[in-house]
Amino acid sequence: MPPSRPTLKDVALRAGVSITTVSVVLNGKRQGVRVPEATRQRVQKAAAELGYRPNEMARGLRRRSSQAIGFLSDEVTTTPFAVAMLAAAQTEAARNGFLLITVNIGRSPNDADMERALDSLVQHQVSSLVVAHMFHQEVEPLPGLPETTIFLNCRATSGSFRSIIPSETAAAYDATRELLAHGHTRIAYLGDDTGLVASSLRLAGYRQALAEAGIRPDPRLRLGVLPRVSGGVHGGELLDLPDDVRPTGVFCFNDQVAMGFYRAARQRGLSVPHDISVIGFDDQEFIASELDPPLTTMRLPHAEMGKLAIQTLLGHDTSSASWQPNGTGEVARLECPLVRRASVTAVRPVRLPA
Amino acid sequence: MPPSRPTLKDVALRAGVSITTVSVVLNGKRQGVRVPEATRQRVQKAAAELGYRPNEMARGLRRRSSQAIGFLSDEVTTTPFAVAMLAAAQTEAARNGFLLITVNIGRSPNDADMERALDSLVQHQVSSLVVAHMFHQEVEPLPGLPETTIFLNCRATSGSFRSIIPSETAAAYDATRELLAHGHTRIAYLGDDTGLVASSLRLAGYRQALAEAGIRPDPRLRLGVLPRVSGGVHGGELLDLPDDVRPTGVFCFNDQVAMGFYRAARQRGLSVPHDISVIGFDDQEFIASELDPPLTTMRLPHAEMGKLAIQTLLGHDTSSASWQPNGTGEVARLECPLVRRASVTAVRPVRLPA
DNA sequence: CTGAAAGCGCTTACAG
DNA sequence: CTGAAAGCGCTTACAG
Repeated sequence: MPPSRPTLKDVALRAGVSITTVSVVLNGKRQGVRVPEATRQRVQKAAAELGYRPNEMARGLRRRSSQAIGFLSDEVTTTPFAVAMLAAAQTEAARNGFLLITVNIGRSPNDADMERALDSLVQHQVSSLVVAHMFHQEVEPLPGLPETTIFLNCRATSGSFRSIIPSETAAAYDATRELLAHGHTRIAYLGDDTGLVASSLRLAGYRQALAEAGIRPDPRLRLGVLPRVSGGVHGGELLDLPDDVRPTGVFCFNDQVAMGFYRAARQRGLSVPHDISVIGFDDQEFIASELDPPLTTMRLPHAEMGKLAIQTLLGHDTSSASWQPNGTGEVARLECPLVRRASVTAVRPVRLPA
Repeated sequence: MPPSRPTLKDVALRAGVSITTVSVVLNGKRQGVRVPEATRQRVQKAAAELGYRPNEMARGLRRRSSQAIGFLSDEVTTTPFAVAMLAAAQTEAARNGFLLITVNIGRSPNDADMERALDSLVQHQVSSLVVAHMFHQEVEPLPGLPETTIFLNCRATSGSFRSIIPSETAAAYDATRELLAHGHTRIAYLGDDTGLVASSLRLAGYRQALAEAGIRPDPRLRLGVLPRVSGGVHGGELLDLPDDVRPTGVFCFNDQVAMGFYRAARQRGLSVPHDISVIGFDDQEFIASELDPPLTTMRLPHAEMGKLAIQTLLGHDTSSASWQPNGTGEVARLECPLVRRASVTAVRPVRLPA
């Protein structure tokens, strides 16, 4: 860094006032008492000429809190997936004069890891924290977390914290309705079988949509698979069902599963969407839009979530997020928009037996 | 944060010594002069009992530098691609007691953006900086950057900075050799046509390998396309070349292009690798390993690069990176390992005319 | 309206 | 071997 930056003292000297005045003017403080416009101008001019920037360490020391926000995450920064949360949070923080300090706590953080990460953040006097997770999950807040901590892409299971998560059930409902709207009635759910929170939440939405449409869910049309490409390939067995039960539309747990399912269809000589409509989840970059045909899917609102986290932390008006009670805390569920592409089409008339 | 954390004074009081002594003991300083073991023990015990953590703001103010490293990046945190650099840098920083402050400067940062980002970092007294870019590129360093700044995934075009980049030419050479080793002689390069630095560097490696094998590069076998899936699909026209010039192996600029090329081959009823061998570049997560067949590709050493950046900044021994001169600075080119999967196979005997 | 002074929690000459 | 004191650059009662 440039050897020595100008300080308040330098500005004061140049403007011919005390450092108190400089501080007051530059911070727009001292409410009620007016500093004469002339003085104000002089100070501002001097500061500008010197290129003065406050030393945040000194400021932080004095105020006992820094203009920094701690962003504690599991592998969110490692796996190229939910990074949009991080990016959006960083951008929103910057817009408000805050810096983001990111701390990665590994894939399956134990309490000690968390503790250590928290420690270093506390040492830096971060004013507040966001705890982010890669995959939507439920977490038991670590003791000692400040009440203002925001849980991002995870729901705190105790305490009076605010959590921000995707609106999974509503999204699954919408996805299923999209298939319904195209005339499909035999709709499969290619879910996750690893116990992810999102899985059961989405299942509920799927069922609700079916129920409202007066369709009895067929258990043969529900498969739990690994939430990866291989799982989707495996899910291809849905296609081997007898004609009268075989689904005409499949709602996949995520885009990777959908990618695998495409392959399974292709291997059977079937075409998406003509023989089978497919809808995914995540709108994962480099995948959903690049599949052939491009995949209709539910977009996970990662960016919006990251932004909301910072706005909430900073005390902005976030009432539009319609917070709902979550124990003694609150939770905001953000909408996952339907991204229509080319993998869903109107159901084909049933083939008559030959 | 917990209302008030213990300070040096609290520890001193409890240990019955001065704060000077506490500071000295806890920092392991005062070289030469020995603090008696008994005193040392007492201090350490008191600190532990109180759960003392130094206030980094105070420390930073005093020392005129904080235990934080600024990570300035373009969209590295936005696009889920080179995040491994960020993650590895963060982890390595943490291992050394440093925090990473990430600042995103947008897709095409102008000088003002950079200036502003830099400013906020300077205000926080970051001890040093890494300037990271999403795609390997050449950058003109902003004036006023500390000499210790590390350029990550980009090469500084002036100044005495250290830059860390992938070894593009060597990797392309290796990729081409892999095809050569499988008996291919008609090897195409499906390059990028948007002027990326990596493109010309890789072209050089491709040419060198061919030259060493005594093969005259056929200009019809070199195509420049968009470095995306669509570009790869477009590259399928290589497959329409007459039998005697049509390539039997294709080196693709990146995995996305390879993904598109797979599709082009499939559309023509051709199979990878039986009819055409394909090698990619990047080893992009969710793509390379998930393609059918899984793609042989060159892995971009993002994690190693991020780690090296921090180690270099911290003055660790990085001589194994074999730095080379770069103007008045230095550059480390990191090896891109070949990841063998299933898209390259021995060339088929030439089909005889019917 | 404005400034002198205290103090945030440290580190580091310096003196004893 | 150990401690008193100065000072890093600010903010904020408080006094004038």
